[in-house]
Amino acid sequence: VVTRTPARQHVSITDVARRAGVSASTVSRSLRGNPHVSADTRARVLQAASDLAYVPSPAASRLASGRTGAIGVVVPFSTRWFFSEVIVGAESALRTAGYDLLLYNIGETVGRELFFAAMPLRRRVDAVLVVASSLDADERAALDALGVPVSFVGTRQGKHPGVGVDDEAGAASAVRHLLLLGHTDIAMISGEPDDPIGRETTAARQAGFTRALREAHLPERAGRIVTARWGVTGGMRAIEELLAGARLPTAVFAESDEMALGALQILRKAGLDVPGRLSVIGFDDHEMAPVGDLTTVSQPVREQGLRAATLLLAALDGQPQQGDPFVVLPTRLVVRGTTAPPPVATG
Amino acid sequence: VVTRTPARQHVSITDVARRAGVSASTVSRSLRGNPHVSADTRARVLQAASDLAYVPSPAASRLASGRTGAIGVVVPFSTRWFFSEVIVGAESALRTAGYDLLLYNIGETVGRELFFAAMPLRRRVDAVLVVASSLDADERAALDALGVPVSFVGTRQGKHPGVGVDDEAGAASAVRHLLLLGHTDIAMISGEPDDPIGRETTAARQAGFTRALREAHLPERAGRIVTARWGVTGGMRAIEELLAGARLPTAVFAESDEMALGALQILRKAGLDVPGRLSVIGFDDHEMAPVGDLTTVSQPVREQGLRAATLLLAALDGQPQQGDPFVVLPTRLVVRGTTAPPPVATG
DNA sequence: CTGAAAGCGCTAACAA
DNA sequence: TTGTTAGCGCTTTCAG
Repeated sequence: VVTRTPARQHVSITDVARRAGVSASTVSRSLRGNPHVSADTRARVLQAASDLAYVPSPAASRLASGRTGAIGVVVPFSTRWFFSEVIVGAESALRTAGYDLLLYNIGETVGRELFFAAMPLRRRVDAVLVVASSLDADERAALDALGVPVSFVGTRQGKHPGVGVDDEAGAASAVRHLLLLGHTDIAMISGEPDDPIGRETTAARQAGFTRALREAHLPERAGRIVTARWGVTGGMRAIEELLAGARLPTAVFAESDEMALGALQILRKAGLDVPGRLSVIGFDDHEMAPVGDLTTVSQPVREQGLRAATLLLAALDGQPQQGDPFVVLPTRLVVRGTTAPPPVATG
Repeated sequence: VVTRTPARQHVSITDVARRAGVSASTVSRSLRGNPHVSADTRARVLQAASDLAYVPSPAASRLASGRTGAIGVVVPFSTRWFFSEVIVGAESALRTAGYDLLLYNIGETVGRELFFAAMPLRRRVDAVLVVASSLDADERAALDALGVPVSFVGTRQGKHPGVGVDDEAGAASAVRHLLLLGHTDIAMISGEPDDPIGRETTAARQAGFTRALREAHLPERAGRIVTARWGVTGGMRAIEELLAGARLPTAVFAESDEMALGALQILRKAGLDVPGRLSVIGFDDHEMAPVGDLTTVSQPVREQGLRAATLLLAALDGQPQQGDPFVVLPTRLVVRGTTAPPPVATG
């Protein structure tokens, strides 16, 4: 037997109206900043509302207005540093604008397929922010069917607004840093190309790697790419594969700092001096990068969340998007202690 | 000018009712599993609902029922590994039970005081989950005033249900590990006692440290405690302080893995062999602990979120809480590579 | 087991 | 500028 309090009477808009001596609609208008209210009527209403400690019922206003006042944020794994930073960035923008943040972890909790099949977002959000997920046609269709604005962080999705960095350019800048130090035998360790989460990112960073080497006129074989599952463990596997090979490169570019940190750990265990014997550079500027003293390419993660949320708010405001709606934020090389010239000076 | 679609007509419960040849109330009952519906009526209703791809309006059912179907999760910093793991654990339980998860980051976004003053949770959640925040009397009162069940992760709050680990025992087990290895000069690096986020945790882990030393009959001065701000940077500061001191301990117990990892980094830079010259042990089993090959005390973080959410669901179900509502989960020593006997064998 | 009726508390035309 | 009038789409007594 449920012991629910018998619907404790909240103060309602009519209570406020009565106390202020106006109608409910006037209260509604005053409270929401509708301009068609005289200054002193508004003042009286605000006073009455505050006297009664009135809090509007979101459910009622949602039902009446059709707006939910909530934004869905969809992430693959909210525990990953990158995603949690994006969420925080988005939250700050959304909260300021008065929106609630509904979190959907499709990687871990519900499962991606289930999520797109059930579409739990239906009827409960005014807009959706999708973080770092490459969507297939069906998934995109399911999102579009919601009929609300959608924006993306980290992946370019057709004409939808979005925010990201130039992963290819960032990767190239990492490689150029190594080239400038004199390295000519550089390997990349990277995520697997079929991982639905980082697919586009992986492809772009690999492309940057390859391009930078080509521009330096290095032979193709100078740039090996070893793939493994994304993350620390993947980084460990990948570097082990390199260590097992015949020729050890003098530098390694890791697609992510997590992979770089995993690699560093294995190299340390193997007694290989970094950066004396081998340089390592990562990508992201993860919060733990300083712990490994890792040289890396920094990207503004929180700001991507913030900007993507802002794009959504603009769309909800009815502002037509102009031109390319994809915002590209800059990356920045952060040199720490894991990169140095190769052991034997070359070229 | 807003280009909103003129309230695109969603299929409503009456559409379903018409198609199934029953009343709206029967549809409502059928869809929510109310037992007072005949099997084949229910079947017809479900069929009709599915035919029409009916999705109930949360706003309407919230307004009518008074239940919001959402749970507020309040964390200080959702980007911290610990908190994000708790969130994921909670989400999996909540989602399964059909609740939405409303995320509130009070550390970074709104600010703690603002949060408790404005209480944005009012009228929008059926229950609240508060993670790792020691609340003062006013804050607790503000929460209680919501009139909904509240549960806690990581801090014991009066008679409210909650989940945590025995931090004191966990800390003691870490110290005993060091003692068994033969260490007699052990320092602790820990967060500052006035940090509102980890206050209770810090106190409990310090107590465990002190107790274990006392039980080993070591002189008081054997156990120094150096405090610094929580986190990687704090760990760096704290170990630097120890390094600057006259006598270096042979082992360090860090209150958290973040602090331990920060310390490890400084020790490595200083050229001090770990664990040869100095052992280091942490607490938490952070996802990055393997990267530092860090010996630590593991706690089940995700499960704490899950259990706390489950307690909340039970309360919402009207189940009376019995006995001590605080669930204590076990910790476990995880020995990796940063602990070893002290350089010079002692007593 | 099922239906009718009465709101839940607010917003949004439309008048005044 | 303000009030009146209808709902928004569901749940929930209360009858039958």
